[in-house]
Amino acid sequence: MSRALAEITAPEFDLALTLGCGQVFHWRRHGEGWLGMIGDTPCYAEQRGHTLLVPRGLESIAADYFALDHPLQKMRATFPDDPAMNAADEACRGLRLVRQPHWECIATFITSAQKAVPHIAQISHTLRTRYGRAAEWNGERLFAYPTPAALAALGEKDLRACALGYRAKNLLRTARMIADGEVSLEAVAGLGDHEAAIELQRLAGVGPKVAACALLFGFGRLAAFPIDVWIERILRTTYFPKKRKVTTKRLREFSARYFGPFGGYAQQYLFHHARTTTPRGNKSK
DNA sequence: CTCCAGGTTCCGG
DNA sequence: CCGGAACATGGA
Repeated sequence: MSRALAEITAPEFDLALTLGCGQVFHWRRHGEGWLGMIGDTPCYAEQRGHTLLVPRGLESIAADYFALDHPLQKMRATFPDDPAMNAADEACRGLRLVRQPHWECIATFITSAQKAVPHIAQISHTLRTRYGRAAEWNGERLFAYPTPAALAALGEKDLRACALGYRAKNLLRTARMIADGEVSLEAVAGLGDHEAAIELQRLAGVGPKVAACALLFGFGRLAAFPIDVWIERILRTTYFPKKRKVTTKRLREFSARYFGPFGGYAQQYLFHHARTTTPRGNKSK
């Protein structure tokens, strides 16, 4: 029999949606639930209606990770009232933005550049199993995301062998910058949104989009609005129909204003809805 | 074979 | 500030 599980109350929550929407990449299905790591702690999670089952002792850690304290109802009420947003909102009930550890969040998104979600998951898995600390839950082997020091000690060739492609150099350089204390993620956590974004972009392979993902998924900045190819397509076709020459700068300014204080949530809902309703990037002009 | 994927960086206008 | 090109890899 498995170790004892404890129940947490989890209203307005969809575990499968939350773990499968492309914000975090290492959880895998296991039995009736999911198996993954919360930082260095192995965790099993299973949803039964409005309750969440997690290993006894991990109740508060899991509740925090899955952001069960986010007032989803109130946050959704701040979304703009337009057809595209409403459709996405309807399709993403219970999707919560989890609180990822700073380092693994920024690192995985550095490796996400120009990669499909399944590829990102594959890269994450390879890095974890080769260079991460091993852990175990009920006989199941799990691996933490490799530390900055662990990656900093490698060569670019080692990372390229993990199918990172040209992203290998960026991840390695960034791991070394963090390991050497050239950039402090703890310090970033104390900065305002804009200053934090600027600071993160000092890291190799971190531009506006990856910085926004890290701020949103790792630093709890729920207004951060990552603009990737999917979102850009939605913005252009839905909010700037048949307009030529809409610069990315213009899109950023519009998004920051239009989607409000929880724009990051709106963004993730739009992203997931688009990705699950248009199997392959059709430009549906 | 071609196209595209949760981009960033560098380089000329 | 803006538009292009290069950069790896794998699935459709």
